[in-house]
Amino acid sequence: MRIGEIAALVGVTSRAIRHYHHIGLLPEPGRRANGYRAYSVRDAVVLARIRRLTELGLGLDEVRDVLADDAGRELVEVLVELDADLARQENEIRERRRRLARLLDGPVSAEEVVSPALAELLGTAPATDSPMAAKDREHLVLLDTTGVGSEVYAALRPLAEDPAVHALYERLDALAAAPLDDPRIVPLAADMAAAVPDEVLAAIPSGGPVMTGFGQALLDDYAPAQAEVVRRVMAALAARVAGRGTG
Amino acid sequence: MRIGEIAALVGVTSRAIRHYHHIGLLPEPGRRANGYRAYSVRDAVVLARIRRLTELGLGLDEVRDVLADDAGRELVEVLVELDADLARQENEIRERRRRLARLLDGPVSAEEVVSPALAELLGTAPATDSPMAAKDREHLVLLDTTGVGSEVYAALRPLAEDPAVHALYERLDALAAAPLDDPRIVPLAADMAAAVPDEVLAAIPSGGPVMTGFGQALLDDYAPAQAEVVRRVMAALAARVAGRGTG
DNA sequence: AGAAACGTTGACGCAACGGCAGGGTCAAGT
DNA sequence: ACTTGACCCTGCCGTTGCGTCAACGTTTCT
Repeated sequence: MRIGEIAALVGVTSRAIRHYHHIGLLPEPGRRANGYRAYSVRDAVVLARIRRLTELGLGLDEVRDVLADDAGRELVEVLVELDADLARQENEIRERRRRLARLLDGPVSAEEVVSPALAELLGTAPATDSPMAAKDREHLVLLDTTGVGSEVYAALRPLAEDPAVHALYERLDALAAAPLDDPRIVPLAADMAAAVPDEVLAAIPSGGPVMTGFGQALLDDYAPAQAEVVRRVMAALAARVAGRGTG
Repeated sequence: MRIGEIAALVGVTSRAIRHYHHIGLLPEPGRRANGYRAYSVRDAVVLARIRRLTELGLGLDEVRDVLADDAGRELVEVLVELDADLARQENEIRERRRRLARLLDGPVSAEEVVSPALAELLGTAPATDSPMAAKDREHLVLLDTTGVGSEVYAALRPLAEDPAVHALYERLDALAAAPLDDPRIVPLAADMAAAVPDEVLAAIPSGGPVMTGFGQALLDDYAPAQAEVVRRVMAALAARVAGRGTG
């Protein structure tokens, strides 16, 4: 048989067969005078074995191992391991499909591909055109992705609907073009720090090199006066944590 | 933030981030004086979006498409398509696990990774040390892989337990070193052809270039006298088919 | 001052082939 | 005799999503 014939017989492509030769999975058969590979029935039998094993999901090197030792011992091991692997994959896929179903269930936007808990929290917050509120929502989405956020949603729920919080956002918005010595900075920082519940404060990872860099980047993200407010808020919160730690 | 910081924050590797830069999925941020990349919170938000989408199973170019158009329209399309794809994969995996379970259920050997129908047929055949019978079993396994065999198993079942068939194998074995003019060749061919049931004859794919090459390889697989028997059997069967075709 | 732990670009490796380039070979038709 | 079409050959690049060096500069801690 030529390569195309054995390929059609067994149901694989000639290209795959040459690949098996290349990696030493299937020995190269003899050649005819014209250089064509000349396959025997035995080659077809081996190739069929390879095909059945790969169709089960075995990798080519696993197939090689199985074909190598004549006994069926190793085969059982490999198959059991393979089944465990397939079971894992199946669970992964199911999990993804569950999340997909939840996403497609409600309204979908690019930003709302988040955990259901955060999706609900963002849903309860009233629509606003405050740039600072929008920024905060982005930060929440960010925290959600890192897995940090999931514990603070409950504590944040009452804040989302609180008109007082809305007012804080508006006061922060108003500082967009303010100078660094604006008199509204200090009291706003105090009010904002006071609005942060203890539960949220406790859940925020306080230290570490990562948070250092993140904190700096966070400040860079705001206008100068607004950044000053954020800085003071963070300082006040840090003081609260320290005070409780020693008190 | 430096690359390691944003990576730890979002939960991906720095290498992955550089990869995203390389393929244009995530824009390169500005650099510090020392050449380090300087990331902002906005970068982290985008990166987190990328991570969530890839975790759902989207490819990187699909992620790029989704991030490209601001509306969530395309996202829904992609997600629906993705879900269909995942469903397909899930079914594939389930099918493979079903076959695996069937295999691991009974005794497993490297050759017995075959369809359950053939496995049963091979099981009913009595153990024999006839080389020709072993060869025939290999050929059956080969046919099973190609999908041709599944229709003839029922017709072959009675033959598997027939002592007369066993005698035929032994007569063929006896010709291993016989000359081409051995007087046992002609009557053996006649008896073997007579033993092939009509149902099997009808199910064998008669023509085509593939079977031509296979037939030649099949003959090469036997000793000269045995090949002569096989040749005569095939000729007799072909005559039977032709006779019925015209009669 | 030296080491550890970051950062930079660049390139190869992976699984299982598909596809193409740039040839040679063979049987059949014109 | 010539051409067409269907094969065959070797060899190399592309795929996906990064991991893993290599070889080097920077920052930081001790």
